[in-house]
Order: sequence, then structure tokens, then C-alpha cells
Amino acid sequence: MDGSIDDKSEDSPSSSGSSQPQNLSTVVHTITAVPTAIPNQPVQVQSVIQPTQQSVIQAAGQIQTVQVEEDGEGHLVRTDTDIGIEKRREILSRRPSYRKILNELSSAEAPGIAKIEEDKEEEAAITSIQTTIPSYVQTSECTEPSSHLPIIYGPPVPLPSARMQDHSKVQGIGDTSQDSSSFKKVTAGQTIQIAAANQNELTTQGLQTITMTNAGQGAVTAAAMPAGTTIVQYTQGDGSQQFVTVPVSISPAGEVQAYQIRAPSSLPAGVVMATPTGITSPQQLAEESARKRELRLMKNRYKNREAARECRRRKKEYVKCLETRVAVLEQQNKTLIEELKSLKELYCHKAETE
DNA sequence: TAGGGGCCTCGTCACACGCA
DNA sequence: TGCGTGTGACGAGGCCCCTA
Repeated sequence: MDGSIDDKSEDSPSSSGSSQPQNLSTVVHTITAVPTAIPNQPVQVQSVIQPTQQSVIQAAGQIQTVQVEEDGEGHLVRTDTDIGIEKRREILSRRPSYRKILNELSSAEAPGIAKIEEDKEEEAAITSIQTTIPSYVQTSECTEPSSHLPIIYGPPVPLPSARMQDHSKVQGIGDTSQDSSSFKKVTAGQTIQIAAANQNELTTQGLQTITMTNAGQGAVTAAAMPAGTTIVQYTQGDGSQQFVTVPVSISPAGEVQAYQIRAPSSLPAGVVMATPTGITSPQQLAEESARKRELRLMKNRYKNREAARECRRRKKEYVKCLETRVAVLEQQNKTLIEELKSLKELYCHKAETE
């Protein structure tokens, strides 16, 4: 296999003939390639494409599949075919991760192809996740991670991305207002006094002030704001503001049940959880299980949100890598064409003289 | 200048896959 | 086998540009 591809499609990047790398922001080819460096050439990129490997091109909302087949002479022939959704799903599910693809690329020591940092950066990211307040509660002025703020499992209020956040929309929990239906207005108002069963449990987390100014629960009843939870803003001893999501159930009489704020050993430092006390009835148990389920879902959503960010970052990196390869291959193709021309001329000249 | 379309980014869900 | 992770799909919202 020499890695050459006879591209039969007219709109493929390699057949464009342009020296500019094609904008691949919406065109993603799933091709495993191993670049290797050889003397006298800047970079030799050898495509290693499995004969049965299929690629998916998604452009302008249309998904087209690319079947790569061997033509019997060691050449890989790409044929575009229409396939059904099931087949497409099957293909997509077999797709290796961007990290794997890029790391395979980088494992060949190709210059200019950066390996995706897996360990240290990811560990740092995890640490930052565990110790910083998520972006959806950061104001636009607060883009730097704040190490003393606790984690919030899930978005108490579904805020848009930091880029999309209008500063006027996010001014901290308690006075957050919004102008679209997806934003849930949180009004300042109620003050909930939460009693701690053991003051030490608070002080171990550095929480010294437990008088909490709370947004009214009724004002936070959003789809993404599970019933029975509320946002609590409190002040630490050093005066810094912190926010936590706290499950709160209100009795028919309008009384707020007491919750302990504790620091479970399973949670990282800076994370506080609130657990109810004195729940005995089946209804309360059911509420408690539902609350735990919501908490788990919120946690999953939060993690998935971070995972999606990472995935998109890797995807961008992968696309950049492909663009670089396209540029290199185009340059190499030009060089080879020029070389072929010169050799042809030399051969013709030699034939004429003979 | 309003609004319509295209593009980008993000959050969320669903699903496949790998691992303990 | 359950759980965590990675990623495609989808919808929503914002931004930009063009046009009537």
C-alpha cells in the first residue's frame, strides 16, 4: 500500500488544486495517517488508511459518507455513497477519538503536530473543576479561576456561555436577572437561616458565616433547576462570597427543613453538600431519593459539559492538524509535479539528441 | 434600519466503548 | 455488568453580513 488515493469525487479537498488549505471547520475527514520525516523533504506524510475504513464528511448540514476501498493494485479508491441513518450511526460509533487519532499522528514524531496533553493538563483541568467555580456563575469580570470558591454540581441557573453572557445579565446569584426565556430570574429576597449541627463541620471547610442570603426558591423553578434545590449564597470569614446548590424542601406549612452542610470525605476540598436531617417518612425518603437522583444528574450534566468542551477543543486541534497536513501534502504535490516535469523535459531532450 | 440567513459556540442528551 | 468517558446530534442563542 503506497497510501495514494484516487479521489473520484469532484469536491474533495485534495482535488481542489488550491494551495490554500481548505477550510475544514465543517469538513471532517476521518483518516488515520502517520507522517514520517525523511531527508531532503520537509515532511513526508504517508496516509495509512484501512481499506474498509469509512470517513464521514459533514458539510452544510448534509452528511456524506466516503468509502475507501482497495482497487486491487494497492491503491485506495474513494467512492462516495449514500447510506442510511443506521449505517451512519454504525460508522460514527466506530470512529476513534480525536485524542487517539492525534496521538497516533504525533507518535510518528511529525513536526508541527502537537500531542494532546493527556495527563498533566487533564489532571490540572480536573483540579480546576473541583476547586473553581464554574463559568456559568462567573461574571464576565471573573474569568480567572478562583481557587477558594466551591464546586457547584450542575448549573443552578442555566446561563449561556461566558462569551454570550451579557454582563448585565450576570451579576452574581441573588441579583441575577435575564431577558430571555431560558434564563430564570433569581430575585434577591428571602433569607434562610441554616443551622449547623456541628459548627466544626463548617469551620473545617472554612465556612464561618452560615447566615445565608438565598434566592427565593419559587423564583428558581426552572427545568434545569430541579425542584427541591436552591442556590445559597454565603459569606466566608474572609468576606469572600460563595455559592452552593442546596436541596431545600419546604413543608406545606411553608417551613424550610434544616440541612446540615458538611464536608464528605468523598468530595474534594471546597465542596460542600447539604443533607437533610430527620427524614423518616416514606414520602421524605422518596423525596430524598429523587433529590439524590437530581443531584447525580446535575453532576453528570456538569461533567458532560466539561467533557464536551474538551472534546471540541480536541476536535479543533485535530482539524488544525489536518489542515497542516493538507498544506504540506499540497506543497509536496507541487514539488513532485515540478520534478516530474523537469524529468520529462530531460528525457525528451535526451531522446532528441539521440 | 429591520429582519433574514449563515455561521459559531455552547449545553444537553443519547449512545457506544473501555475498564474495573 | 455498571460506570465513566468520548463524541455525534440537536436545539438555542448570539453575532455578522446582506438586502429590501
